[in-house]
Amino acid sequence: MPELPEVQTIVDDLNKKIIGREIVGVWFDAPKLITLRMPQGYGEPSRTIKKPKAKKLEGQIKGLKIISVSRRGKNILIYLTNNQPRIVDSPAGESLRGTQSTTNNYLLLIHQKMTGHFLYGKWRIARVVGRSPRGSFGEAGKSSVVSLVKGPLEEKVNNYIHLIFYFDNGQQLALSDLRKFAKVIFGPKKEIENLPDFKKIGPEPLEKNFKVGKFISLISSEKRKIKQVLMDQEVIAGIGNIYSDEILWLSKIHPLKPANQLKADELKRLYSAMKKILKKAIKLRGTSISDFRDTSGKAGAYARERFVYRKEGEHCPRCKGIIKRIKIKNRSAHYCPKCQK
DNA sequence: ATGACGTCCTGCCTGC
DNA sequence: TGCAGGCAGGACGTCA
Repeated sequence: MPELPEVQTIVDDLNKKIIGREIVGVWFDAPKLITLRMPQGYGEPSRTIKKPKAKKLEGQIKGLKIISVSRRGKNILIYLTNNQPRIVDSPAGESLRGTQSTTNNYLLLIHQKMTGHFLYGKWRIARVVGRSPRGSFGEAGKSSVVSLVKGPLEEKVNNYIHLIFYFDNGQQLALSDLRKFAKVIFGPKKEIENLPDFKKIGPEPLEKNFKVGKFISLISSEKRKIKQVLMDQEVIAGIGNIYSDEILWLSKIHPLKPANQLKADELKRLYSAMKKILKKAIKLRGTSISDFRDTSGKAGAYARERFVYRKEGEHCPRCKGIIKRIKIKNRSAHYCPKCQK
């Protein structure tokens, strides 16, 4: 499941691959994943369209150019524009280079949830009629099987591609998502940035100005279990199940400990462990326990260096205790009962 | 404010 | 062998 380091890996890849590209087409077979925010116009208020038709999305996004890709928590942000620098005649008759004053900036926000990931390459859409192994097709008993034409991907066929953006260079950006949990929202930049769910995301743990004092004030006011607090996106952005386990192990803190009972030295340890683990995981291009892949389809390397996550019954790499798995809010937590107090 | 649980989805694992 | 049932998991919604 992509957390901050995995999302950062994707974002870094995309910045190398898709900046300046123009979108020339869109395909998708899972409208449920997509929300379209239509801009205001001619006295009409902006409106939200859930499960849009492909043509509707394409009508809004076709012709836009990608200007930047960034990340907010676990969300991927792809900024687009249709602003073309153009020659404007000034009253004095001389030519000035400038852009139109109207807002033409758009934002494509993607949350990959658990099994979503972007792949850059080329695919062809093969429509087949029939039954899936579980007999469940989204629409009218038909399914779209997307198979790879060529590219650096390890998979020959990817049955889980549900959204493709076509670029002006013939390449494509595809969203593969086994469980169809991913969420994609497209609309005018300002409106997307002002969505309540987006605005309430907590501070970025790796921002330079996110100092230990700020971290302590956020954490120590919470009486929930520390594991839950670390995973709460409104408290701190980007930490999920894998890295909260890893961070707690490194700081020798028990996942069930109420956050407001942590002592000053524990909070400091937690803060530096958080930075250390996240930075290390980014360096290793994320964790591929289940099916995370970078945009070339390659697995991340953090998994083989991990300390406790999904290591129930194995020896603790620090004290040789036996790693235990417990449930917190229906999520599994892994920790060493011997050295995490 | 907090917790407990349901929802989405499907490959994989277990048990009969 | 084959099938049914349960599980995992992020974020959100609902209800207590």
